[in-house]
Amino acid sequence: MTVSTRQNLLDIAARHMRSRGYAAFSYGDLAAECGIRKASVHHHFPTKEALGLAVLDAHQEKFSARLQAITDDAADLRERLTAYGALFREGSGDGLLPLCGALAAERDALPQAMRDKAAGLLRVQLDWLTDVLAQGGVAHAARSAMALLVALEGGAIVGWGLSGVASGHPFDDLVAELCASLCAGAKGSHHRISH
Amino acid sequence: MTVSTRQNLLDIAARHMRSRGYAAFSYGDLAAECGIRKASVHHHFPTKEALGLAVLDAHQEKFSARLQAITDDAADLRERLTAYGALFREGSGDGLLPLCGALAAERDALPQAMRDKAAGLLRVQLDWLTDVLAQGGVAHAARSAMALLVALEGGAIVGWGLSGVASGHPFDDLVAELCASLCAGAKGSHHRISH
DNA sequence: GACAGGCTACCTACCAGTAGGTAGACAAGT
DNA sequence: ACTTGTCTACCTACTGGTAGGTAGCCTGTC
Repeated sequence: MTVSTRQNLLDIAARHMRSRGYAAFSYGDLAAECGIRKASVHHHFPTKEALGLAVLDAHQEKFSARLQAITDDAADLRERLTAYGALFREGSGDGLLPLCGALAAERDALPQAMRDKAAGLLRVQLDWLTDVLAQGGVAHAARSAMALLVALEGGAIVGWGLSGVASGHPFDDLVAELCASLCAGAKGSHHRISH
Repeated sequence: MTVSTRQNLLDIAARHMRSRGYAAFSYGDLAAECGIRKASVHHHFPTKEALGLAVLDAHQEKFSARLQAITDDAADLRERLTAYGALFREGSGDGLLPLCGALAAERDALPQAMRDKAAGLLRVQLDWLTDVLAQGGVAHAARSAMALLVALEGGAIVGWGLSGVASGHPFDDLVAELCASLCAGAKGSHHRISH
């Protein structure tokens, strides 16, 4: 009905991966939450690795589309960075970690194919950010892109680790500040940042 | 002999938690690596939660001592921040994630007591950093401390996720830069940061 | 319109392996 | 004698995965 069982499973699995980690959920959990039997989950995703890869693929696809939309809709650097930040932390409101960050934390326990795909996802974001910054006239675009991504991922992790149900993200200011400073510096070779 | 079995188990468990995650290693793994039987691991740590808490306690103790040593030995702000950065990423050379960051990623799958202790550990670091920055004359010490911690945790995660066996940490520069900018700003109300 | 064939989505029942955990014996050190 | 550290041997619950089957829905063909 509403949505396909397959899509439902993908959503549930993604949620688990972003709050408990890949190793900490089972086909049994998925089946129970979805209201079907374990074997039926295997019907849709023969192995857990296949499921993990499918989650990453779906995420990749959705994320790329969103990035493209930002590039298309937002003409100005500040606007693009703001939209990116919003997109990035979109799930955090639901208490979810960014998928790549969550997976990175258990990298050595992941199947190789998943490691590679997750790394690829990070690279895509980094490349997109670098392009946006470079087009916006920011010097050292690659380095600044890394700074931004690191702040977002790190902020999500630290905020997530600190807060049981804590207030908003104590690092939102930081990211906003970093964006502002990047925009401010877009036309010169250096710029200010207030503290 | 050499070191106590208990300490050996703690070290092995910490290594697993920082590379695979808490959910992804078992008493069987520990026993095999330590050269004893599973039941003997239970003799030292009756439950997995007790083991996890002991790892966190040991980490806490060691870390606090190191922080105290930095406060004692390094008089100057820049020196202290440099020492902190070095301490923080000390294990990264061995391909390990910071303990708190790694645990944060699977927070919802952890026993409540471990969640709390991990959050406490983060808080300790944040408070220490805030003190150091405030004493160093940095304005908005709390916010800057958060920026630093976020950069370090995020950098570790992103670097870890990106690199199979990649080069050094692509974010080391960023952290050094952030430290430098904080030091530079220590006497004024604002400062420059180069890009 | 009936009917076969194939397909999707699900089921029950099972597998071998492993999870965390327990009970009780033994040997060595004090 | 008591404690400490380890052992063998076991438990129950659950893991990812498989075998084999069923009910319903298309599609084509007569």
